[in-house]
Amino acid sequence: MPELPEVETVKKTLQQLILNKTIANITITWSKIIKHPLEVEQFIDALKGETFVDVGRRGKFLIFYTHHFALVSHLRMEGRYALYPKDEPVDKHTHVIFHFTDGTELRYRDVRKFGTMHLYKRGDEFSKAPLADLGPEPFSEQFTVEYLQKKLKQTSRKVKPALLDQKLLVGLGNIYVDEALFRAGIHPEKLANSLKKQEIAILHHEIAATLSEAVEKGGSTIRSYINSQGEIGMFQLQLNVYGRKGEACKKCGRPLEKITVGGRGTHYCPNCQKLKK
DNA sequence: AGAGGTTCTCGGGCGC
DNA sequence: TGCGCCCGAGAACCTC
Repeated sequence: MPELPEVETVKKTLQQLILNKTIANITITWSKIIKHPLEVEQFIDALKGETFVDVGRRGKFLIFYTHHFALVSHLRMEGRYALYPKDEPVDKHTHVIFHFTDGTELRYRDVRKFGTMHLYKRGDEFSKAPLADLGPEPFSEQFTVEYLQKKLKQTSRKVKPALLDQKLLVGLGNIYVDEALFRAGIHPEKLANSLKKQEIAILHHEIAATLSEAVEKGGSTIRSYINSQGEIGMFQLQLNVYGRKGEACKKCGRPLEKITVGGRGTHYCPNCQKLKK
């Protein structure tokens, strides 16, 4: 469920909740979430006695740091972290529990079980899957108009699937890519390599602007997203197209449409985002 | 009943 | 032909 703004918000709330807590033990009830090391026992043994000293983010991935390890976690569609007292009843969709020495627990809940965790020695995490080969952060110096232009020019895909590719750029998901394309006035099915430099410059700006405004609002809560302190996001109130099929376009007043692009539900304004012009 | 905020794997097609 | 890359489809799972 989360894209960059939601993951950034979860990161900030987790920092409030778990820093300086020491892991006494770990319970894992759905081992397929643990992708590395393959043996769940090794994962547990490595982290026993470790203390969380920082929480970071790379794209849509959370990174939990201890003194010796980096735990890379992806929430995929429905993953959530929250802190509980140990006597609180455990929900049936909770699959990983970090038991702390102070009597609290960090629980990972994931209805669809799509989420992943990779544990590496600190320093190794960026050269191994899943963090190796990721594209630039949207707020970084590497994400320039020239970079975006170069990458879009060298692919034959439609612009929306291209922008969802985390190797091109990290952070955009199905909500924010639709929003950014609307704000840039670009049809999601336009071929990436057909975009004009001027269009790409606007798109570049709107990607960064959309994501940073959403971070400020704590992300978007559409159906299930909450941060690790149980709070919902507020950016959904400012969405222009996502989830607004049939409603009036905020620019031109005509009804918004929903189509499928690259297998994903796609919201856009047929009047403001034309395929050819 | 089918879609849902994600990404990995697989197989076909294309170019060298 | 063979290899590698790129692309799209399907799969992973559960709820409503």
